[in-house]
Amino acid sequence: MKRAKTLADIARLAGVAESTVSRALKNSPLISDATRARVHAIAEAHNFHLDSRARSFKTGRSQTLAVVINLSPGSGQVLSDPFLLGLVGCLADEAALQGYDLLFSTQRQFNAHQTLAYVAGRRADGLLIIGQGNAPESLAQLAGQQAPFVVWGQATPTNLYPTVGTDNVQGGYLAAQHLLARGKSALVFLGDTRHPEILARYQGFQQALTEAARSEAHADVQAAFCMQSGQEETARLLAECQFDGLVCSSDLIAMGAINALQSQGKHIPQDVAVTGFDNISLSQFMSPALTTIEQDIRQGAQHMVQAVIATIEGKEAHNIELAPKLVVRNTS
Amino acid sequence: MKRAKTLADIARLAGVAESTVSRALKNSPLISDATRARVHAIAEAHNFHLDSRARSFKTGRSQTLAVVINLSPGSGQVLSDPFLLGLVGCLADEAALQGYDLLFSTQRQFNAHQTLAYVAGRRADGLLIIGQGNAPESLAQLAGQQAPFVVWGQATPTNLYPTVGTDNVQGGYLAAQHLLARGKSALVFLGDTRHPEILARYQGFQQALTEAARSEAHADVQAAFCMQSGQEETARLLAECQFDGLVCSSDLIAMGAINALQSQGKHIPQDVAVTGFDNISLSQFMSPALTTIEQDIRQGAQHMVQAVIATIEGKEAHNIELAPKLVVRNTS
DNA sequence: AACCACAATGCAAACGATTGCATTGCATAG
DNA sequence: CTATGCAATGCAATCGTTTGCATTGTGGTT
Repeated sequence: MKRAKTLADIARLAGVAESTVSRALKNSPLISDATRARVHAIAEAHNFHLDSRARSFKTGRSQTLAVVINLSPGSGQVLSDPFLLGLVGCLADEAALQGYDLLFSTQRQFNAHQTLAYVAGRRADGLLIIGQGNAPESLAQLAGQQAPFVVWGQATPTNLYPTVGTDNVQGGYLAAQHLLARGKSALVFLGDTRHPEILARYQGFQQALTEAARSEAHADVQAAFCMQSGQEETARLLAECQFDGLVCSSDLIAMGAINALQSQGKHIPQDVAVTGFDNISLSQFMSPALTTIEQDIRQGAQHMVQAVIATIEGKEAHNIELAPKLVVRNTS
Repeated sequence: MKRAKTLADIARLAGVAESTVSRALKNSPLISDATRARVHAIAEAHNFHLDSRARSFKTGRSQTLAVVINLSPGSGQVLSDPFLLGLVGCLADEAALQGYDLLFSTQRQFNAHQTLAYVAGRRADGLLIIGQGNAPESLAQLAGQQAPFVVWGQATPTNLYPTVGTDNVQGGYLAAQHLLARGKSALVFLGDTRHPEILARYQGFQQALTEAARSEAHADVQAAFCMQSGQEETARLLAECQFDGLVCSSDLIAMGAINALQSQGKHIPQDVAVTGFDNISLSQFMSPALTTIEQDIRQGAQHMVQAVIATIEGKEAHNIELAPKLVVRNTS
């Protein structure tokens, strides 16, 4: 295995100094067109690539962002959650667009120290944190350091860090309002309100019911993020009470709920109407196709990446709330 | 913003040389226990982290693997495919276990030059390539370089690179055999056989039918990787021919097919039995729960990571075929 | 008492690219 | 013909860590 080429090799081949090669390769205006072209040709011919480690070592920037998933342990939400993965995909796209690579961290449990090490060890210039987990102090701890980071989640006045997320209150409101407009009156919200984002959705839900003077007809149910729990909780609900509308806190929960409803012989949406939240790609292909509240993850990812880059560059980043969108399909 | 600490700072604080700090931090046996403990304490107290760029610059290793997704353009397979994303998740886990970080590349279209740049630019020590795409020459081109890489896909005698994948022939065989054993006789294979993995599954399917002397009762259908195409192709099939068993080349296709069957009033599995392939997490929660051929992605990811590390270390890596497993649920 | 082995630590040269500051060459102005 | 300015290029220090080799100190052996 022949040793990889260096700037010095190219410089020798081109008969110029290393600095000239360096400048030529980055198209510095200091270098004449003729030299620049010659250097480029030689580099190309020898399949030369700058050593990104040496470069980032010298420049102080790694041009890399680390993604870390901060799930609530016990929430049932797992890395294979289609919504999360979709978001990661969009983050990767946007990071690439901005000239950054994406480092993918997998921590079974969010660990502020380990996360900080990415930045402190200069492996990444900034952090994209997905989710607020259930240990607020670890994010607060991170905010105390000089690590640039942005969180996907629910904005609150007390957050010490910038967040990007959907206006969940509005999303919950839209879902409930939609079912009420469809003539449903006994609505149940299905979701785990210990989670800040879900809590906000529930608040929107409540608000819609209150405005319609139907405050009596709702109940919230502790269900986590996975399909299975949606299924189980719905089965339990069916045994316990009457309802004709189900506002689910995520599409996966809605899918579980629909399974449970169908296996009890309920017709959707005639007997019970259902809404989801997220608009994951599957939801349009299920049968019946799921009515849901779309979160614009592409736009969210763009804001996250741009916000963290701004923070890296020492600018101030502010919270962003994306507008949710009602997507009406066949479950309502 | 105070300047980050360096080895030299810690050395000064501890009253020793930089080299001693370096060795103490990596627990070299050259350093006495007393010194080692003192250095560790001071580093801890000052929240010191080695600069990973300088380190990797000096050692020549970046301790990073790049994942690149090599989809066939036009296959309908997208990055949000739950199977692919699940595999990426497992790769991340295993890489972390082996002390490697994972760089997440997003190329709309696989690009050998750009992919090679990860290794040539020393950003990553090796490549984990998911899928063989439909341009075999680009992988062959990569094999010509000195880049260590492993591919998830179908092993073939002509491959110039190590692959890890499921024994797809066996998988297709298991699915067909299972439906035959259930008393189904008119089987259709639903999948795009231009794709090497799918072709192998189809060959297994054919083999099972031949053994059962039912060679006349099958047809293969061009369908790509997404749910929608499974749905459309099945609708077309229903109009064109009679069948009572459907062997689908992936779980997503099976989900689409089931939607189409149900919307035509077919009962599953009485009228038509269906099998999937992959065993994505959703398949156990759909209704009816999907009978499928499981690909052991966790084990596959372990093999991929270990194989690429072996290649990086100059050892020889060989192809690996994982045993598929029939998971019987309610669609058969 | 001289010697040796060995453990613990220090010294200094790399690794490869970047960049501020010289330096060169050449055209144009005085 | 010399001075001046500018464009193009070269020189060399620098980033923070690792590591082979040199050095010091200590105790044991003859």
